[in-house]
Amino acid sequence: MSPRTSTQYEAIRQGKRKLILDSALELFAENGFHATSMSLIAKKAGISKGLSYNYFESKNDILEEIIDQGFHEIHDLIDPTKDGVLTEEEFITFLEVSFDLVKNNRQHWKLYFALMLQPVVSENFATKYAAAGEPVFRMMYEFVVSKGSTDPEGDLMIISAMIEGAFLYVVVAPEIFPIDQMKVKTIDGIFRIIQSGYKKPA
Amino acid sequence: MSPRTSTQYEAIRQGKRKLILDSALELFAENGFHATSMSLIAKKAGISKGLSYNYFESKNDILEEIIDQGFHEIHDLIDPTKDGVLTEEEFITFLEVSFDLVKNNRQHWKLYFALMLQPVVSENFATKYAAAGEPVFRMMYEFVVSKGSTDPEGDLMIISAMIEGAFLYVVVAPEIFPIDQMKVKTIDGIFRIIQSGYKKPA
Amino acid sequence: MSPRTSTQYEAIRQGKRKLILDSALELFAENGFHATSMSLIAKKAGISKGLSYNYFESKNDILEEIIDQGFHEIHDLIDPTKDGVLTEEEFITFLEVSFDLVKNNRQHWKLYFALMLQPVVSENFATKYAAAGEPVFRMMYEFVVSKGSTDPEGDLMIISAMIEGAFLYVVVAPEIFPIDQMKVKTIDGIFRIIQSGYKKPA
Amino acid sequence: MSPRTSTQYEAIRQGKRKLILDSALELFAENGFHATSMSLIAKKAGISKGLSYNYFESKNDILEEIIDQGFHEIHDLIDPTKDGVLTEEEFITFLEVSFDLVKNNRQHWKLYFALMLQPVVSENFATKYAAAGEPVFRMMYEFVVSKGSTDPEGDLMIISAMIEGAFLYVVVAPEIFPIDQMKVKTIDGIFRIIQSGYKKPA
DNA sequence: GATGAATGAGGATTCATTCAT
DNA sequence: TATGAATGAATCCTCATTCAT
Repeated sequence: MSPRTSTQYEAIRQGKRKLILDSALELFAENGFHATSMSLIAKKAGISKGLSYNYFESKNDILEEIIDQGFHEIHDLIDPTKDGVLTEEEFITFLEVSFDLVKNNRQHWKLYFALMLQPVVSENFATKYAAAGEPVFRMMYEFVVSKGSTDPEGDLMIISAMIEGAFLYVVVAPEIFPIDQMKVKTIDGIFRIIQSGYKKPA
Repeated sequence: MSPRTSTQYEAIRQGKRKLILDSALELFAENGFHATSMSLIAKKAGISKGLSYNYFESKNDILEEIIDQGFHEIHDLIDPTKDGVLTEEEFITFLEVSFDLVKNNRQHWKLYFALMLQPVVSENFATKYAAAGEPVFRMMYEFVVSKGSTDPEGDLMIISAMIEGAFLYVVVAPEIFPIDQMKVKTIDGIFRIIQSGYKKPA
Repeated sequence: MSPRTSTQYEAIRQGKRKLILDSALELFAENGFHATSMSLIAKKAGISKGLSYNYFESKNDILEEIIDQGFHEIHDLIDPTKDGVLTEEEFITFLEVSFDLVKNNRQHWKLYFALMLQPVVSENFATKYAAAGEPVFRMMYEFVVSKGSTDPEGDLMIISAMIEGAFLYVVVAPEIFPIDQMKVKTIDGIFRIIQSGYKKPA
Repeated sequence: MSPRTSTQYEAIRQGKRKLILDSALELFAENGFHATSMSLIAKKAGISKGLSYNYFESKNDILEEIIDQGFHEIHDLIDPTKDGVLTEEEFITFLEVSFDLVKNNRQHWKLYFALMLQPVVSENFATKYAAAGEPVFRMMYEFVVSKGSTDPEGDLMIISAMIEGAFLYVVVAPEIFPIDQMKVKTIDGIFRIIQSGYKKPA
């Protein structure tokens, strides 16, 4: 028989890659990076241990790929916001999309929180995290300024904390903190902060 | 020399125990439970590997003890709040003490966040966490109700998120989010939430 | 297009075989048998891993083939010498040809030295080596006898050692021991040995 | 019970270290570095796999240690020869001691020959080898010069080759090339080289 | 003939835990 | 109480070899 075409091979590869990444993400998120063995990832993906190494150089490589994947998704969200100041509506949309992102990628976010706490696991996590977060902080800063904040740094802090805390809660205990409810309440909360003690810009 | 009294021996034992627990906490918090070896804990504590097993049954046992210790501290904070409704002043004090607790036990908190994300590591963490958190939530609930909240559940969510997020930030990146500043801003933020959209109770 | 004749197919097969053998030889010689993977051999030969097994049963099979190939070459050199005693000129020619053989097959020789040291790798190496070496030793023995050696065994030993050592040096460190210079000096040395302490045969 | 004294521990450690090194040397020499597994080394040493890592950081570390050990022994031999020109008697003694060294450390030498052929295995082997060999070459050079050699470089080459070849033979096939006989014949051969075609220095 | 995905056994290494002293 | 040698299971990773296409 003739061998498969390279397109066929590519399809197989992409399929298996995704399979491995998905299995790994779920296990990393649930049990942590160190507690997850390559055997387990392979078993969950329904392949042999050895094959995993046909697709990824190392367990760490899998982690890095997952992180990249996640940051790519975040980047797609952030990108449109990059230039200019957001209108109130745009800001709300941004928050809603963010919550939806968490909702649809709970495991990614669980993993990110874990990595944030133990950045040692991934060398470049901290760097990437900072790079990804910076435009968001800047955008929010400009928004509160545009709304007449008299203490933009302080307001940024509490708003950020509120968002981060909300994300953490919905990721860790979605049954207690249902994400859709959290979304509404958090957005509401942010605007209550903004409306309190702000001066209308002249 | 006279032989030591059993009280002296007990004091020595307690000292060693604390030494081991402190070393382990620092390492667990910094590198994670799985990435921390018993050898390293023993070396950091300045004792032999074997001796550690004289004080603790297993590595997991050390973790459980650390968790217990931490919840005990939290309990001491919470306990006085258990009966009756807090005055505004008492509530502020509670928040300030809480932030100070985090400030003085950054590693404990880092570890708690990590465990919250991967409860698999400690079997009874989730149970204890819920048990410890419940009175706090109840107390805060009653406080916002007493302040005339029209949506106490919703307000509780955003206030909790704000506190949790603030704790997470100061624990993970204290150089970017200095705890004392965070404390002031967060308490301020909580009251801005409470003051907005509340009806004065009749 | 007309289908290829079976002769053409055979030529292609032989070409591929040689490609694989050459690649393997270079890698075995440079990095050793165990440190060389089939993947690497295939990649160097520009074919797929699977195809290698179409030409050779196993990695060991490749090694055996390389060894055979090498002994075949040596055999061609030795063969003409098999009957009768060599003249001085013939002996010199033999030595020169031998050195040229090493010069043109450095990798083969490097591999042979390695195998000589670790005969475990190839089951039949020792047997073949002895078989190939025997006529050479015999021929040299007869030559020194014909030159009037009073201690042919002893002379054979030091001459053999000189040659073996020269080969080893030019194979391992050709930049320090340039082969052409070594050739001249070694042949010169052999005759200085022969001329010293020999009795002219009556 | 009280623990062993540190002297007792040290004795245990030294004994085990030697046991491991000896086992490893024998296996490396016989089967090669790559073909020797840590399991096998441990089994031969009569200990568990894990314990080996209590004494050596890695398999490579064991190899390096063996190499160091060997070079140390060579160094002890070479050292006294470092200053001044050797008398004939001293030179003979040097050669005899060298042969005895090989005789008593056949496995070390087998390993060295193998490493010489595949220096990739040990990073610093080539460096150390060159460093250890240099004074020997220099000493021999000065000796042949002192004996009136008209071509010291050339003579050094053939003498070195003779010695190296003799060592190789006795290491690889001691039953065919008995070392004591080789020693006598080689030393004899060297002097026959020196005496042939030398001019008596004026 | 030709490909590369897939397997699984084996190998280096780590580490919680035990044990003789 | 205290030590660190010792164990063995578990883990990451490699690689010869097979197989569907």
